[in-house]
Amino acid sequence: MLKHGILGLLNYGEMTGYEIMGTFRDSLNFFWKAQTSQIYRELQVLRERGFVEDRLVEQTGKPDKRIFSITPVGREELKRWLREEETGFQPRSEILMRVFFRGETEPAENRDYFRALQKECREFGRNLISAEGYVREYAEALESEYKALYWEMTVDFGRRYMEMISDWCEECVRKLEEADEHIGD
Amino acid sequence: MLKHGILGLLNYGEMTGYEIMGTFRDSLNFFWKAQTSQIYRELQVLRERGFVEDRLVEQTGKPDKRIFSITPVGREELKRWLREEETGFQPRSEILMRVFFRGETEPAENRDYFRALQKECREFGRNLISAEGYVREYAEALESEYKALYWEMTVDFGRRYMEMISDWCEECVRKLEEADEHIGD
DNA sequence: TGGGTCATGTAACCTGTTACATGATTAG
DNA sequence: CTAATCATGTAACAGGTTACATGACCCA
Repeated sequence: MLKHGILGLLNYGEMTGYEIMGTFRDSLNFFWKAQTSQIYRELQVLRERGFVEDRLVEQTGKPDKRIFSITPVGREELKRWLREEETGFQPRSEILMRVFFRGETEPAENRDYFRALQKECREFGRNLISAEGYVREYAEALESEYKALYWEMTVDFGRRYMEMISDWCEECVRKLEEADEHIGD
Repeated sequence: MLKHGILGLLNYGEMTGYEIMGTFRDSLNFFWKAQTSQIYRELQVLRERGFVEDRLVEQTGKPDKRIFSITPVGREELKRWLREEETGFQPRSEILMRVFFRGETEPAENRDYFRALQKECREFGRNLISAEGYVREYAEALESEYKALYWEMTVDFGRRYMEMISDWCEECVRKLEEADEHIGD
């Protein structure tokens, strides 16, 4: 998957591994984290497969750099991937794995767990809302408003997702309190 | 992570690898898929670490089986994991990765993409609603209503999540149509 | 006679994580 | 003086996926 993320970014313009890392951090980070070590490794694989090309640029005062660009074959691969059947709409969830087995710990402790989670999600959601403004600005500065639209969609997803979890946490706390009242039924 | 899922199941009672696989399929499957190959491998690791024990049961007419049970150390580990700081509330998302780069394909195609995704999520959501009834039945048959509560919560999460994506898809289609009207602005 | 259930696993592979290593320049 | 930025990677490990292998019994 990271391979296609890298191809997607290189499709916007040529970049070094370091710049790819930075762009990942600034825009895709909330739904996909990329380590430099993995980026450099995947770039090698992409080059072997002919999806990207690179050239070395010597610099003074800074380390030399290797600038990568997407090839026509790489662009084909990117499109193929975009048209692949969607399978990832049921993501693996660590939260749910933990909640499922929460019968093992005390209701009071679990109530705290949900409250803490809710707090984190709300905070994160607020950060995303400010990110939405940032995306819009960025899009205007850039010429490509059409492409920024999709970035906006991902941020909107994040916002809705955090809101959903927050509501769900509330319902979970409610369920726990209800169960508490019926002890011994 | 799968290790703790297995520990969680064995905490309900002793099981073979095959039964663990079945239980996974019937209850955790929508947020975590487990291959048999991985289950058997993780069981070996858990045994090496002293978190589970096994005994061999010979059978006639069927293959012999190896029944696993959780040890006190394993139970401790399960609790430790449940109390770990929650980090997984921003899951990696394949959907968002694809949407982010969708500027590369045509708006009309992308509109179809969102509609198809919405349809899938709605269908899946309906299946989860019927699953909710199934969980409640199962819980009554089982003595442990308290533990079933957490199962119910995970199903409720799934239902809300599917609804959220469905709403989001609608908003995305709306955004695309709006952008279509402003071509050339 | 063909597919499903019970029941076990191995091997190779792919992807992501953690830890480490280097080294100059520049801004506070 | 110290921390951040630029810029590159390697090595080992952890976790998940795909493909393969075996074999009997039971039901339609």
